[in-house]
Amino acid sequence: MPDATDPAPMNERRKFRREGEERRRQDLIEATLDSVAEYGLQGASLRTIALRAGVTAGLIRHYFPGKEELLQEAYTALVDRMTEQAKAALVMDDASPRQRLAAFITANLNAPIIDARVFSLWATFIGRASADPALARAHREGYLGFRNEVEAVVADVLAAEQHKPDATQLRHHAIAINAIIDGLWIEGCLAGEMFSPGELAAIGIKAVESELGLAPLEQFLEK
Amino acid sequence: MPDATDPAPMNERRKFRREGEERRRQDLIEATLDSVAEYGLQGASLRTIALRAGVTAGLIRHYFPGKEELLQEAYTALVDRMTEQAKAALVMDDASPRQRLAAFITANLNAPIIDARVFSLWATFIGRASADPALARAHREGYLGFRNEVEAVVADVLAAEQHKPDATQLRHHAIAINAIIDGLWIEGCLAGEMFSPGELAAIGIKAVESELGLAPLEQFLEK
DNA sequence: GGCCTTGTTGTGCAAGTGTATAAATAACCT
DNA sequence: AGGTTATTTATACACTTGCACAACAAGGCC
Repeated sequence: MPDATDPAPMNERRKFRREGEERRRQDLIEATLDSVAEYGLQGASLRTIALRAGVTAGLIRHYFPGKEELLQEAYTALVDRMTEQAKAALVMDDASPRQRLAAFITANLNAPIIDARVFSLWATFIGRASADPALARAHREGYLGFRNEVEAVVADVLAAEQHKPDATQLRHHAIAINAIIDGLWIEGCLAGEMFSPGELAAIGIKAVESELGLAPLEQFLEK
Repeated sequence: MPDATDPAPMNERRKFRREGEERRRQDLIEATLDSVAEYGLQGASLRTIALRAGVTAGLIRHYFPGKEELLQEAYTALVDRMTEQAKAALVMDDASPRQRLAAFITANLNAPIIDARVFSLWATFIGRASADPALARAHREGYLGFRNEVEAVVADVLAAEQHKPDATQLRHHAIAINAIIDGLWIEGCLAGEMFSPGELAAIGIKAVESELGLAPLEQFLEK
């Protein structure tokens, strides 16, 4: 027979805590990215997202005008995080340009940037970019920032090597190097188990140095 | 008052023609790819697809067990078409290995392989590959076929140049070249208007030749 | 403590989803 | 031509979706 002080009343309203606006928005965005990575844009419903964030679906409308805006903010957050991590590898003040370039490549071709979840998100969102101007703009901004960073490092490296490329050559180098990093990134994310640790970075560094016409450094020569 | 031979009766059943099974399946797959490219996996409903194919939604179930199978067959068809087009550029019997490699790169970095719609489809589907084994397998097969082609051409080129790379070096060259092509392909699809015609192919050929340590051919030297 | 604001829940709803199935009809066979 | 088959349409159904809104309660303020 039921206890007089039933500890599990059936029709009790759910308890909750009021979190700050910043925290709730971040949690919801993170839950959105998780849901999209796991179920795709089709399976990421407001109820799924809310469940993952530990709230009920109605709350989302309190912080975002609609689902579309939530997805846009989530994608922007993803792009920001990716480019931020990538560029973080460039802040090595006491290193030679060439070392900085190598570190940049290495950082981009290892965890956490080589990551199946991030790739899945990137592909899912960018697949909609051609039909969604807002997504297209978010991508374009992140991409151009990335390529400008590449171009700046490449210019440093070539300057240190006494090369004097004109603007077109420099641009072409940046485009090619960007392609090498992107292409290897995709291969690593999609088939990470096919490569031994550090292998992708080694391939990338060699390919980039060939592109720039640099002789291999001693420390990377095979012994 | 209504005409006795009313030319527009309201509740008339829709006229239709019986097409062959092969034709109907192909039409439905094409309509699926169109819908996914335009509206994404979320917006590509059976009714949308059927409308585009010129049939009613119920018919889809007559040719496919369910929506999932239709999407899988559509993706397989897409991958097949992409790899087929790419490899078609390799059948030049009377050309030198190096010319064949250059033609391969050129073909992959121009229309119709550089195409926003194809890219959108590729990204949309591959974004689900990590969560859908069937999609992952379709991708893996197409990708490995592509990379094997690359590796074979690279081996031909290096043999003609009297180089003797070991298996690891050959594999690394193939991975790097594959990355260059993929990366430039993405850049071209996403921002085609940023490149002049033939520019991507020129960048790609130069990058690949640098990767392989080949001296530029006269015909490609700047005048 | 009691009140007030507003973050949060819960319910409701119209629209759309994939699937199942009955009814109709185009095309083939003899 | 008439009968048969199976392609195609049309309708029904249970379910999910995004969104709207009313009720509630957590936490700050006096």
